[in-house]
Amino acid sequence: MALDEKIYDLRREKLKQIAALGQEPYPRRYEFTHTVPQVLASFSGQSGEELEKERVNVRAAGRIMAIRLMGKAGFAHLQQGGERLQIYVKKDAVGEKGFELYKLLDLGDHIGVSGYLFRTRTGELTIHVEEITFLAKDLLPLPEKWHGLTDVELRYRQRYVDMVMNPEVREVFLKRSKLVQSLRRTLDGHGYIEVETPMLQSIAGGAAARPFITHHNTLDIDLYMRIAPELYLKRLMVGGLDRVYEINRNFRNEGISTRHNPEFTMLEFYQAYADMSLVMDLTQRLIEQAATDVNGTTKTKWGETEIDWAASNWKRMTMREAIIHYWPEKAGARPEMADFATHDLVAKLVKRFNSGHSHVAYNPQEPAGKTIAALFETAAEEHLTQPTIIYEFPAAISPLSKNKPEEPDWVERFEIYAGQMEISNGFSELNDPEEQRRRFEQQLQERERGDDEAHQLDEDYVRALSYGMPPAGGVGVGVDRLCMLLTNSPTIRDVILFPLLRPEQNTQDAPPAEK
RNA sequence: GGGCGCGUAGCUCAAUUGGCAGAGCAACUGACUCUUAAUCAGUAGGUUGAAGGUUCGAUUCCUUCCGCGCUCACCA
Repeated sequence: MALDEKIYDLRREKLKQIAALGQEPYPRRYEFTHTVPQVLASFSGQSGEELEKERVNVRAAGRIMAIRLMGKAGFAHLQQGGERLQIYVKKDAVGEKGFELYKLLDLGDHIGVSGYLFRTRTGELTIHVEEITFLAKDLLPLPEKWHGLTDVELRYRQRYVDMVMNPEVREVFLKRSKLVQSLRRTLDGHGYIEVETPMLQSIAGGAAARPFITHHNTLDIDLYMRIAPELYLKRLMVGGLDRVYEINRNFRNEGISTRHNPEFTMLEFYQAYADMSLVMDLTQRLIEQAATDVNGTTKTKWGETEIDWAASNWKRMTMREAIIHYWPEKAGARPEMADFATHDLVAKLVKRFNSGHSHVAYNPQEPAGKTIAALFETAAEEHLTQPTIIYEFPAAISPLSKNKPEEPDWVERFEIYAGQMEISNGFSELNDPEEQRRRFEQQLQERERGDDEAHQLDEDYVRALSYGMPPAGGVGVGVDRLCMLLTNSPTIRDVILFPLLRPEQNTQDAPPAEK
């Protein structure tokens, strides 16, 4: 029998003994006067004398994270809300039965206590317990109290244990909640309404990615988990909801990395009668406000460096300017704007770029715009630590954006980069149904060339545009990545409560079945 | 998918050139009415990720597999 099974059985036995003392083994509720953080916040300023003079009675509950027994008295620490409060249990004060109960408690158990506050000889604020109420048993042993849980795999697989042992994990997810609140508040303040659109879609549109496929039994049809809500939100533009947003999950059937989880949270918002530059400004304010709401300042740590989200620190440049600006010295003289003009010139540019150390995969079959985008990512992305807006994207990789009037191969699209990551993407929405159909058809050609991430043709979307969509600007913001940046988390798994892992093979860690 | 690395008690980690698999915490028994990584005395806990190979002998060397991490590719 494995050790933890022995402990499990032993603790079940203790639970029976606890019940024999007249305690409910799984009671329903506990009335408390203070949470642990409230006790600490309210009475940390009071001296021992003050507490003695005017007795403060409290009832509080928490999980036992440390316990010390000394004959006929003992101390323990209760953890709740990420904070710990000491309790002092004396046989004289809790009585024979109360002390029997105390001796049956284990690390990890939940209890409620009532008593009065005092300060110990060393000055620690402590509850002098008069009554213990048993609340729930921890049947499996918690990790070691000093080193805690560090095994990365276990931390993700058993996030509940991770959160008990590592208070900073709790902090990250509290900040994540504040981040999402902030995004909602800003958009609500601008007159946006929040909507929910389908996650099960018969055509996975709105982005270039491989989808998850699922099946509906009654209709007997295959469906896709959505890769983006974009096309549905724009249908709402047609329908007359002039400002909409959605914060929810997207699913992309692609690699897992420190920046990619197969399901991730995206904010998308659309505003009628707006163009790229308007939503660009709004997005910048949205993010600056989120940084302030989450951390109380526009400055956040990012590894060894610091990111400043204040408006004055944002940079803006076009994609072509960024390639020129970050052109590596080893690749010779910087290109000029004219060098991006034709397929042949771009091919030459790649050749020069690859003559330096870097390497951009180049396929002469693909449109020049695609190559330019690859060039940008290789040359510039790693330099973009401070918030930077890159705008004017090639039309070839932007089937849903509106063209620049004077340069039809380029579109009014931008992306926001920070911490070497793309965190946002927006554009002037293409609302000409015939142009949209042509773009979809180009994507179909890409698909036939073997690009299985090329956009699918969505006939109903073209039909919706044919009813007339007002001019509009739209933006997507990667909430997980923004959360990484605002909490200094190097991997996306640290900001997703239950990141996708391969399912567990053995069941050794599972609790034994009921006997 | 490629490359590199890791996997030893519930947890955190040791183990000399290939030579008896160990410690701390957690657990159990006992002592202790102001401790706080409580202390003291004792006890128990292992198919060293799995399978195979080399060897008198494998945690250690080799092969394959499984899992995880880092990284590259992929990811508009």
